[in-house]
Amino acid sequence: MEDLIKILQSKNIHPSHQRIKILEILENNEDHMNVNMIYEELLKEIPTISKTTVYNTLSTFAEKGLVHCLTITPEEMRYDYRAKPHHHLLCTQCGRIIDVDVQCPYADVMEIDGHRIEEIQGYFKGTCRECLSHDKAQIIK
Amino acid sequence: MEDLIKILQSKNIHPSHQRIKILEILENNEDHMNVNMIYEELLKEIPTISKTTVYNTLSTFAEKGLVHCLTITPEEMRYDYRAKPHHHLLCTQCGRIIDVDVQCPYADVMEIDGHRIEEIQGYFKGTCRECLSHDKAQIIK
DNA sequence: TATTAATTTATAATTATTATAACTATGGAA
DNA sequence: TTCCATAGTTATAATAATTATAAATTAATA
Repeated sequence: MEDLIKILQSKNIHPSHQRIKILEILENNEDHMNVNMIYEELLKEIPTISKTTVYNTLSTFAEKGLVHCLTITPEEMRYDYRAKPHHHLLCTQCGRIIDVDVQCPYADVMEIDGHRIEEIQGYFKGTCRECLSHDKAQIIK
Repeated sequence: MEDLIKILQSKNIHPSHQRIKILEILENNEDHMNVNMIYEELLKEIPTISKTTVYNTLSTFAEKGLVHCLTITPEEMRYDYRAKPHHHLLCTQCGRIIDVDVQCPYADVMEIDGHRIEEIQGYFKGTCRECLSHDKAQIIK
């Protein structure tokens, strides 16, 4: 709790009750939640929470660099709360978004072809390890 | 025209008038159009075209591998019509999506951490060359 | 305390996309 | 040719994520 407040303050975000709770959810839950997932979690603790607040807060968090916005699913924005930059795999079978810790040769590149690079996102699409092994089990059956 | 029909047929897509025209637009216009851009272009030639047809056609094209779907802009899907795989830069200043032909070390990787990889998309965000030089010109003024 | 600013909420508006069903064109089979 | 099945197109409505707006609440400050 104290930690969460400190994190917010270190990013110049005023630690309101709602913002603390949202940060807590990001810390405790699996990564890559969308607004609705966060909203549903929040309802358990703040039944009066408004979805607009979730949107506002996440956009503040993104501006201040506390979360990263992922557009890997076409439907809606996903939010990534993890310090170290990494890439992502979308499993087209189960829909999960999985961290992929491949080393990226452009991770520290500031410039390509004269363009200034501020962010890199690598999106892989395919079938995750778990789905593959289920598939194999199916075939054997 | 004949060529367009052959392209569609080679992908097992029945070459209807609308589909030929949509493919023509993809060939002649700058890459990375969204549905609306394609729809507006189409209206000039087929005033009765329906936006649903554009959606249907593009999703068919994507299924058959004739276009690639980009989610680099959070608002809407962009369609990439180009043979060679490549990555993209979104300029946060002018909004353009620019092809980035960096060589990707994972281009031919079929598997990472046990996951099967079928597609890779690299999204860079930053400021494009042109915007940077405009900025510089501004400062000098 | 009074006042101002920041934050949250409720609500409506916007917009991309999908679903549905009717309509049209096409290509055989009778 | 006529009938029928199918694919393709269109018009329309529905869905859902996001943003805009304004009112209400909370916190901060003089």
